[in-house]
Amino acid sequence: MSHATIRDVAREAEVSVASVSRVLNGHDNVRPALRLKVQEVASRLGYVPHAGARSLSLSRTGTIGVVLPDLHGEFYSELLRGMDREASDRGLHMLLSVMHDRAGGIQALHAMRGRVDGLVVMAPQVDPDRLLAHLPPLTPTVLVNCAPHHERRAELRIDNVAGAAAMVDHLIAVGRRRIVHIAGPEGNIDADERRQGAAMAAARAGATFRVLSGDFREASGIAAAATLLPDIDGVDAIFAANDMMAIGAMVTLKRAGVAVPSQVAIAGFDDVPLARLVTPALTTLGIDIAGFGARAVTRLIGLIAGGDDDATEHRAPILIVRDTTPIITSPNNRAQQGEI
Amino acid sequence: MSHATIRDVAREAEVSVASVSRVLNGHDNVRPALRLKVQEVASRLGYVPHAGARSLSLSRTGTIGVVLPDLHGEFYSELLRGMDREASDRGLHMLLSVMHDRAGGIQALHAMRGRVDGLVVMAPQVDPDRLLAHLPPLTPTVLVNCAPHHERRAELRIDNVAGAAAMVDHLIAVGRRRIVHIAGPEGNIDADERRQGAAMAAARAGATFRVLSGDFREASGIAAAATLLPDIDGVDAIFAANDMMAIGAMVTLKRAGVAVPSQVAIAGFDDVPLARLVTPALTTLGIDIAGFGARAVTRLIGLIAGGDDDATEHRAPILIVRDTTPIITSPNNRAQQGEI
DNA sequence: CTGTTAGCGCGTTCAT
DNA sequence: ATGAACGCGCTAACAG
Repeated sequence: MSHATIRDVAREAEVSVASVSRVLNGHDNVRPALRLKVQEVASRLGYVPHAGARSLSLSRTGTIGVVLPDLHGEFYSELLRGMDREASDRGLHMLLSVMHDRAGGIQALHAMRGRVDGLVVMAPQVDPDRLLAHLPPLTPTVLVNCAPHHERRAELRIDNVAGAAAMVDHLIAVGRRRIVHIAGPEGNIDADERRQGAAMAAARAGATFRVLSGDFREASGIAAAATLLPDIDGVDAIFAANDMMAIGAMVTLKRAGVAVPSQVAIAGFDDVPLARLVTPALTTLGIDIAGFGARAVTRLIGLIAGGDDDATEHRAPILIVRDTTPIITSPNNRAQQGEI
Repeated sequence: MSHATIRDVAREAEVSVASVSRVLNGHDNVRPALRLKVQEVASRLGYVPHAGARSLSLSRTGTIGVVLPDLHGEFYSELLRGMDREASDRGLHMLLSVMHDRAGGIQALHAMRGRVDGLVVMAPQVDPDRLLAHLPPLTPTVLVNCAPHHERRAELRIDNVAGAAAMVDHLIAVGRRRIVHIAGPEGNIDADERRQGAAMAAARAGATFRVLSGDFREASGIAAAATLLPDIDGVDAIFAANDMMAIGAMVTLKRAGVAVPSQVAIAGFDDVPLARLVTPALTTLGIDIAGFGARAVTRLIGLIAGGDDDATEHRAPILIVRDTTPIITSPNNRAQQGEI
């Protein structure tokens, strides 16, 4: 025996399918007796509407598609958690799709057709023009952390510039004046924006600002710190473009006998789980990842509802998550500040 | 202008919808010229079949439903990663649903009707009879880590009892005799089985065994360790029911100046990626989480295909993944062992 | 208030 | 090899 359909319910309750539909969708134009009868039969038969058929006739699926570049690590579980929270609060389901690097990843987008009411796409690794070309043309879509492009689209990004600037402002506020930035790989949008924000804040305050190159890996943080060691007295703060490089730098300095963070403060970016477990805990920048995911969904829901989304880029604020940097107030330092 | 349908393609190519359908589904009973024409028009119109309509007529959705109790932490991202790997290899999509604790969580199951071809349900926190009663009767389903029940069903479980016992045996083998277990939430089947396996092994060896309550979150590990601090000399090993609580305990003890793991060994359960990054690396129990998820999906696919699944419980073995616990051989400890 | 009926978009007989 | 017509299960517009 197959699943009960709306017809089975109608027959059993001796009414029309239309009435059953009305009852089940909570329309109020039904006689109470009929309503009761239908409800009784429906629950007795264990009737559950067929979502596929329903969506075909409503042309609404009650599902949003989420396209992610990967699922590795806590970032994605947090992101999904936030998205799910918002989606399920609004009675929406989530169809998850990972855009694997291998060829044809793009077609994951096509497969969403007829399955979802809207899309949240996070694809920092995909050529933006190619991505946009393959996006379902009529499906509301929110782009998350995608590379810059030329279309006007609803978009959500992390505010790297403001975050990095806030960190440098902070370092300066606690008395650091000779700042080294370990940058991420050239051409990476996040890395470039972070360097730019940091440089801007340093320039604004008239602090010494030097940039070393890195590649987001711990090893490059180690290498950069090694470069600094001979002249470490000329440095009182290192701000790396991500946590792993910061940790690499921290380990290297500590091993060389440099006092961290009193002599040289170290700050990172991302707030990876490891950041608070190293000693001293890493001062870093983080976003509320789950909140970020929830916000993407909220915006998508607005788009689906046809609200007046401004179809432009929103930037999620970044906050200083943890601060283990002591304030420098020694006469020596005051003198240095006076030099400026 | 709306999305192109099969009719648009048919009209434009001057053939019938049946022929378009045949071409697009790779049937071979079509004249090459017609095939070419249809393909040309389809791609020119950017035609993509409507998955909803397709599934209604095929009564196959090409989607599997994944119901999870939570998304917090790396365990779930790994599990999802494994499931996704297997599902996308088989051309299946994943509909993700979190069974929140709040009322109506059960109805997440109903909502899957007509959306999926099969279900992977992980629900360690739900009353099994209630769960089974609400499972879609005709939908192939693989139960993952659900509480014991009386139906014969395809099921996948982690062998918590044997794993926990193995860990306690190990701690005892390296000379620890006064063991504290930080348990997971009461009523959670995983938590209960782990506690039970640990208690059994401790009793068998005649070791001191004390249980503190926790809830699988890091904070509860911190709290439990704080409780122990005043009398930490009476403890030489802490075995937490999961890694996050173990890490919380580790951080707390280290911060209080307790030597970890020489004075107090700490062990966890799950082997989350973070476990090997803390210092010292966490001794823990693990399964190949992604592999576990993949296996659940593989089995579900077999069920959907109507293969001869044995509709019974499979248990994934658990291994001690990493061991940083030094062996205690001091006279002091020998004396203690001699006391028994 | 209630029933009848026409789609939603597609795959698939059954004819031809 | 091709086309016409039906049905998948449901909602909504239209009659009554």
